Amino acid sequence: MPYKIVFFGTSEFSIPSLQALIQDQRFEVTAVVTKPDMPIGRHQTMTEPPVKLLAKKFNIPFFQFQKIKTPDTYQILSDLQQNHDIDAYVVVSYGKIIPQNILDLPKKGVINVHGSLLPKHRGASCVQAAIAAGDQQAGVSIMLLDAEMDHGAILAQAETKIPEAETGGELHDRLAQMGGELLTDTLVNYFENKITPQPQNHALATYCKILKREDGQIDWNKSAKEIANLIRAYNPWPGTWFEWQGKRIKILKALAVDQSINIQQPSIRQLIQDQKRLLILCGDQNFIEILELQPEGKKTMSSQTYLAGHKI
RNA sequence: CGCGGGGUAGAGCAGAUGGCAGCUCGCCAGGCCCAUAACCUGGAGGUCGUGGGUUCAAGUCCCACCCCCGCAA
Repeated sequence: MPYKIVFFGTSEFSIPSLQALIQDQRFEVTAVVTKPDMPIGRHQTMTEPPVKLLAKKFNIPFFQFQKIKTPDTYQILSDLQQNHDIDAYVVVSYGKIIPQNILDLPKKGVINVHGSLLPKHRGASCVQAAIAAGDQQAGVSIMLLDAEMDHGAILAQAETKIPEAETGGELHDRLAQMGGELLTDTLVNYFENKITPQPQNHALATYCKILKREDGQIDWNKSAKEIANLIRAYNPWPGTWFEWQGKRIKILKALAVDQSINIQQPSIRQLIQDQKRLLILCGDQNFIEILELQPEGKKTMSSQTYLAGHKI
């Protein structure tokens, strides 16, 4: 008898985990819960979440609750529990807070895949937070869900080195994959009581908030190193940008320059051209060299290309 | 029809009031130098997004359409 799972997830990060569960004979994904379709993109076209598309592909019944903290929602999930005797919920990047009365439904509890080495980087933007903080290591944690955010006892973790130039998007994809790989065996071991959940050391916890576009605005008073990490972390979401002559310029790729550069009267937050390099002075008197950028209304381009058409 | 910017040489940009299509980079050929993302000389490369319209004359003015992008979500 396979373990019966209800999967809660929405974004791309959820996909490898859901896929791992579907393909593993030891599990049966009885149902999927995902967020409602959202109008997305420049033309506000209604778009189905990736998890919904995967559920449809494998003919798994799915629910898209508008609100989850309602009696109706509870009733539906409660009925599901009655009819199918669900073993556990698996929550991966669902995007909504699940109330306690629903968390209490499945027999063996609720398991969450989180993209950081808990207790570090609790919260919604854990992957970006790791790179922005200049961490050498990142990882995934599989944990029990409790009432507080990313607070539950840990069942398993996997670590990985963050390469020098890795972007948030790249790390995100790797961690999603790692999460899926670690999930299935961990679940089975947990169900068979081979794992003792380890409480987190809450004193060491750090938190990150959900990111919005505005969070990508560069504060040039920070150090070049911090800014370079932020640019790397926030690529591709939410992106980093600054105002230049009334327009936004996104920065997609940049380096903190460690050598000293001879420039007369450099001023902070101004674009500076040195030879064929595009530089900006940061708060710690070091420079950021912009390698790839995107002016508002334009496609992305290299700094050399930008300089070919813009006099500074 | 949520708001806005834009499509001109391989790339990035200029092209008031319509009047021979230009700049920077790249590319090709040659030169120079111990050497260079250096410099010098010469050269190729454009149906100006598409289709109509106005005009002696349209990249430029009018209309329609296609495509790209920023914001917002």
